[in-house]
Amino acid sequence: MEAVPVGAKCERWNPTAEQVKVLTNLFRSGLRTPTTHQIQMISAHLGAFGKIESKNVFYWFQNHKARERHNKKRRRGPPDDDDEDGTAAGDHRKSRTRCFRVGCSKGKQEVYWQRKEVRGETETLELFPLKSSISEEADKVITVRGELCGRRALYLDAAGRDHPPLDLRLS
Amino acid sequence: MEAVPVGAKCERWNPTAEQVKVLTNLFRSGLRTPTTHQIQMISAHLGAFGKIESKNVFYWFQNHKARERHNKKRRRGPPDDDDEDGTAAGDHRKSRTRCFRVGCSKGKQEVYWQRKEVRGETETLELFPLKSSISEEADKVITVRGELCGRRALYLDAAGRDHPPLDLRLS
DNA sequence: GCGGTATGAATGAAAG
DNA sequence: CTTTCATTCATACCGC
Repeated sequence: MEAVPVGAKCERWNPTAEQVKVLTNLFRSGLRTPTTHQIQMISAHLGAFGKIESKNVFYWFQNHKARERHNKKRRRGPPDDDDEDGTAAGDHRKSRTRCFRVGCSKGKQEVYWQRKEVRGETETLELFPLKSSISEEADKVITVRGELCGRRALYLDAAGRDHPPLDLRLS
Repeated sequence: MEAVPVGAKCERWNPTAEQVKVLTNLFRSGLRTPTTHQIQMISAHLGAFGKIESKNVFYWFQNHKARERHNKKRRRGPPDDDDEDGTAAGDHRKSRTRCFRVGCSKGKQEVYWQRKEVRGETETLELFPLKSSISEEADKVITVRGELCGRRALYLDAAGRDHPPLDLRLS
């Protein structure tokens, strides 16, 4: 079973199911940024389930909050629902670039990431000759230019055989 | 042989040769941490080769970068793992509103926080029924009330099986 | 069929 | 708080 303490190593804190449950419940109850005292109490309480330090609690809330914040992207539908890419269609006027969500069906994954382009500089570089060994695609030079260019719809159908040059702009 | 997506399972993303090639080229071109937009574009582009999600691209870069770095680290042959860092964590208990932090990244370090409760208001709410699936703990309602209450010592021994209700006061 | 190996995914820890 | 790093976990794939 899962009884195997996978994280046998004493290094990284490996929360037990109970600890996670408690933390989760606390979080769901609205606790976002516990105070020092709260952290200490929670930590002490959770200590009954296993080794734990206050900093673990602190980090847990930070991570959970951050990840949850971006997970609200889309509903956690079945894996069948291929792409979620909801950000693309809409007009984003947020100053920060953020996003993401998760998606498998197995139940526990929260992926989040966001990377904001910090530089206005734009460096254009040519990239990899995209050669498809399957369809024997002719060599194509793809220009990688970071930062949204949105000039053309880069979205291709899964069945699409033709792939327009990836246009990215390295920021 | 590999002409077909071996991993027919919808489980883990199984990148095709083309996808890997594109990603690799992008990486080799200097792309380390793609922005959200870049990820989306790449993902969309790679979608032409097969099912793929943005998070796959995200993870790919994360892993690739980490792996590359890890391999580089393998330079020294001798088991020179004696890293005695006498970092005396300076205990700066500033009366800041909040904080923590420590010293180095490698090795043990102390994390301090001091968060000030900014509101005098106290909202009491009941929290999660603490149920231990392992020890079959009876349902317990824990009252979460932020802000130090310190009425009782919540500190439990690691061996302690009994955990008093967490008493917190949400501020 | 079972091992090891490569790598996708998850998350704790920490830096910015 | 946001973003990245590092470590670990899980799984596909390959060889025996």
